[in-house]
Amino acid sequence: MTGLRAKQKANRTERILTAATCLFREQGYDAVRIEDIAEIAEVSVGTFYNYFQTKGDILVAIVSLEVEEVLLAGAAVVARPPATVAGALQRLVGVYYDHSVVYLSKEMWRTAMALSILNPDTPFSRRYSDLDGLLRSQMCELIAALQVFGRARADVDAMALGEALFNNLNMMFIEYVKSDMPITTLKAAVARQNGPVAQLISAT
Amino acid sequence: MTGLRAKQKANRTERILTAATCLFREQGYDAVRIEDIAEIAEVSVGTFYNYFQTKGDILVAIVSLEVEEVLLAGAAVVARPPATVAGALQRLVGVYYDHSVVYLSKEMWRTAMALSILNPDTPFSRRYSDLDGLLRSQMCELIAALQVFGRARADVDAMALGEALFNNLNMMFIEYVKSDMPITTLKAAVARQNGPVAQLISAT
DNA sequence: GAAAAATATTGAATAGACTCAAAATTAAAG
DNA sequence: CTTTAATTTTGAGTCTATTCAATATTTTTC
Repeated sequence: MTGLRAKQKANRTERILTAATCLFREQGYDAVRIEDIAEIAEVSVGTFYNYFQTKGDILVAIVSLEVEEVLLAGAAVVARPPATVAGALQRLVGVYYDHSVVYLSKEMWRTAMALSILNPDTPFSRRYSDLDGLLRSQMCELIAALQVFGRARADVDAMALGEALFNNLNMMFIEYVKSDMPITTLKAAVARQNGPVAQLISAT
Repeated sequence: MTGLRAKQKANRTERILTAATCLFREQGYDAVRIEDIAEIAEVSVGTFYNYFQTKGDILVAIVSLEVEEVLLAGAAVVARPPATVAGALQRLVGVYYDHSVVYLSKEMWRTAMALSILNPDTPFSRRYSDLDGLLRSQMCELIAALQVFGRARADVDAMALGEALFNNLNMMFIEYVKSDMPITTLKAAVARQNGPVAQLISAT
């Protein structure tokens, strides 16, 4: 038997997460008070803090769930990459960006990113950083796949290049959530930045 | 005559900035209370808030002063770049990183970066972002200079590549301040990431 | 099944960033 | 030099994230 405690714990975690997700979407992160989340989740403020270390922690938890989706969508691209280097890069970048903005507002992204920088040692920040690492690896895999398919020169360090490409797209995403830039502009900017690299590593 | 008011204002700004800088260095950002800064600067809490919008604002102001130094140091490298592409990149990267860690702790950097993401519209966050833009331009200039000196292929978009390279080193700096990585590891990682690009764009 | 131990919940109390209406200071007008 | 207007300063008060000692619940022991 799972034990009553374990069941109740799972149930409460669920309720808190759901309440927070709704409230953050409706009112934005800052406008929501822990008291509000606790009330809707039908727990006390103290209990909230038994489940999440800080207010930021729960946001990072929500965002992490989202990043997991992005990771899955990315895997599909890596499995069947478009034929050209530039096309493949842009496809992966596009998938990342498109999935990232479906459920989460720019404010939520800003807050989550800021908090993962501010408190890197909180458990959910770690999870977020780990997911970022997986996305970075995915980009490396894409380069490696392009090499295997003979689309990209085999004499470049796929790892090193993948990391650099990912760091660029990630930094540009930060710029995007900081500004009122539309997503089309973001994609165009990254395409332009990737251009030289794509051209240089394309198989001759 | 400048007017008494203007003089007092400048004087108070100075006092607040000095007090905050000292306290942040001694005790770390979080441990310092506005009350403490106000007391040492010999103003009231209310006055502090007349000069800076938030606690974060004053940190970003301090960090911005630092970034200005970094920018100056970078200009020297761009003026006389090392002979190889890889060497020139690594020199600029090294200057950026070395200068960045002289006066500011990782905690201060984390806080400043987090706040500039969180509240991009606060005046000092804007200043910080602008300075970041100038650093980015500097990297583009370096690539362009290497092309002029015949060290780098002329047929690559220096702007696009410079932006990507800068975004990578900037993202890596974030990783660095988030972790307990030593600065040598940071430099080595960036050197490795820049490797493929440096090799590909080196003049044949 | 009762007592003891372990684990969780609770909400009142704390702390510190930030506000704002009254008081004080400086500048301008006469 | 007074009076009036424009700015600034001030610090007590507000708001909320977070803590923690008391209380309650679940599990384990016998």
